Amino acid sequence: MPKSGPRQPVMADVARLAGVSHQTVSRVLNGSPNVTQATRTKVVAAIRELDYRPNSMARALVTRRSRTLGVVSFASTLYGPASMLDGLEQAARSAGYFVSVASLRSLDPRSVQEAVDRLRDQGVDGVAVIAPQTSSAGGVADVVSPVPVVMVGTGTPSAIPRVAVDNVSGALAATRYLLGLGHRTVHHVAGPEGWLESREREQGWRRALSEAQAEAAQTFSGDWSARSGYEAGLRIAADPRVTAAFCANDHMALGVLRALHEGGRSVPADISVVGFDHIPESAYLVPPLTTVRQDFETLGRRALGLLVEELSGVAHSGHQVLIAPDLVVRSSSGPAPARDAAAIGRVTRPKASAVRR
Amino acid sequence: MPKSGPRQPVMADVARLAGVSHQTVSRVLNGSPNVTQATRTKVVAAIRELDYRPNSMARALVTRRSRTLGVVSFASTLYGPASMLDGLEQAARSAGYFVSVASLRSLDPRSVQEAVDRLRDQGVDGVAVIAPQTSSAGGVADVVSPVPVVMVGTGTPSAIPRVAVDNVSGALAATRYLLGLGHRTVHHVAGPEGWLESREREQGWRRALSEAQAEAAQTFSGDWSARSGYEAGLRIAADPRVTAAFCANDHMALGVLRALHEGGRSVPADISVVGFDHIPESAYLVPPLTTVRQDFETLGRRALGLLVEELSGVAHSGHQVLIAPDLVVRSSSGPAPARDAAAIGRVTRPKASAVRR
DNA sequence: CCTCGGCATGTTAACGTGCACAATTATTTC
DNA sequence: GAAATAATTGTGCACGTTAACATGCCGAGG
Repeated sequence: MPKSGPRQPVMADVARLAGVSHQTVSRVLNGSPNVTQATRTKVVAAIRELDYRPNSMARALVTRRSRTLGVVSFASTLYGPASMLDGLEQAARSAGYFVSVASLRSLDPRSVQEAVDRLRDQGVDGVAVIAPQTSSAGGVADVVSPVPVVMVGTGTPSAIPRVAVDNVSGALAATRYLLGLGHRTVHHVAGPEGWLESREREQGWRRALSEAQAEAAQTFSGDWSARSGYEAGLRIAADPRVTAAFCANDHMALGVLRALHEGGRSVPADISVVGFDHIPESAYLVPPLTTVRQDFETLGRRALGLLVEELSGVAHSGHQVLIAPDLVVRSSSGPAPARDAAAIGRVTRPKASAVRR
Repeated sequence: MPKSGPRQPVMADVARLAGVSHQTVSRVLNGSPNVTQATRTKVVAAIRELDYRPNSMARALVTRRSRTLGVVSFASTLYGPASMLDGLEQAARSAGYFVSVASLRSLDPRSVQEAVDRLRDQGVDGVAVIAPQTSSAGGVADVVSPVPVVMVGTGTPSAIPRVAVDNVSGALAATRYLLGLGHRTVHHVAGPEGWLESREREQGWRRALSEAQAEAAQTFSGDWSARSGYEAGLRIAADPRVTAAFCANDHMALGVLRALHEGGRSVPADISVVGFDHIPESAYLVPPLTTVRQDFETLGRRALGLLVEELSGVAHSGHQVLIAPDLVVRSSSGPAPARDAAAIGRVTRPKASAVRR
């Protein structure tokens, strides 16, 4: 417990010790070129001796830059959001920024606006929003903010810059892959309404079905949780026509796997299951889960890049970055069951292009 | 034609509009009792009209309080740390604090110190460290900081206040429960060395064995990942003497389940498996996992309480809070196999006290 | 020889707020 | 009714930093 002993040294203390003016100390700290090597050395020595740390509040007050970025996140205990936050923090640190978080409990636009305002009150230079846009209410799209805002992970194309995983192409790849295995059609366990991820993944799935002129298949709707996947899985297990299921995330796929197991349906012999997210444990489910992998690290890095670019004055409104996910094939998916023998003949299982881990 | 738009309003602007001095505005903002209702109304009206927001930097500069707390976190994509961060953020917000994060890539004391320094440079009022203490190197114990520090989630009793889950009692309960089911002994899949959670959970397991005078059993060591659990599981499956395994976290338990399934060992008929963490999907594994649940929300709340108390001047050094976890019984655990029939006779399955969800 | 220009350094003035104290006004007391 | 007292409001100043401008120094060029 530090007593209220000698107060923290300030710039003037350093200046006095080094025998210069406080402004010279400031110049050294900010790397001004117009400082003699000799005085620079003296100043650095004084700084080290006193263990001087610049006061970031005072600096922020005068420069009007806090070097702090705000991150608004939703459901941050989920794998995806947590990974994005982590990626963002890594990138921010190496760019010399601090990161301040504000998590939301609810998705309505009002609470998003509140979170942004809260961060703004704290004086952040920019805000990254890791939150799905509610398709109905507009969500982040019309957040007003005096500081730059970028959306991370998802979001509709809009005036707000964004870095997003290409959910459509991921879902497209997963569904095409299943159709390529000879399945007549692919059923879908969708995410909750209001999440853009849900909509986009469903959209990719639909596109794959229609381009292959496959039968329209039923959609089950969940809320991302293993529980909801389980419930969808019970209904899938009861429907003998289902041979392939594409789930909007891995946790729901996990629940589906469990329900199929209970229902006596074998995976992949009877039903193929594919997830989305590539959570770390997906490789160790029973059976190991075929899924779509997203690179959250580059996501964070790109988002930060956009934000920094934005607040460097380069007002690139409407800049959009899409990051393509890739399919990781494991043993939860395989050829369509034998009764669909006609189809199996024309199957080419994409072994070479698949990543197995 | 204002080239750079109208700048943010400041206190003086509000004062001018309301016809008072800036100090009166300040008083209204800080809820000083010595302000007439009439002038208070005028000031509030002016604030709303201008949409005035106090500048937190200026305020922090003069009060020497930033109303920001730093959180140092490690492996924040894991369920436990992510939940603690979330709990902490919730609590901080409702107490009027901002939260700034600094995540670590490595566990060595130097990088912990770096993270704390980084937050300190930013001007946080206090720091919460969500990081396991490396048993060998001392870890957080000897972090020096001019601001209050609390440890969250774990940590050895020390001069630094801490709020922790009682890992020992959780492991003790889990192991006692398995022994009570008639298992001669319980094997353990431990977490990585250097994590205090690992050590404490192992310690609770050992205590339960010794108090029941059970046979000493082998320990397998993992790194929290499903992969490492899988590897331990392969060895467990190969050893016919194992009838019960207590895993130091749910993800490793997940890997163990998978390995047992592959190895043709049935759960719980042949082997009972118990995890630790109560991750959301634990209820939907095959079979549903018996596990130890921790309440991260109260953890965060208590940690914040301690921190706030600390920086209110109440210098309660050495304050320690332990939060007891509870056992959630599901179908991955059951009576010892029949060949251990002698034991089964004296089993009393603790149905009443168990929570099933 | 004087001046001009570039460079190194010092001096002063903000940035926007809270605190200590002074000034003013309202209220009580004898 | 006047003085003492309390309540309310206003006036500088300080917080620690950077920006803008001023100063002094040294060598080059006319």
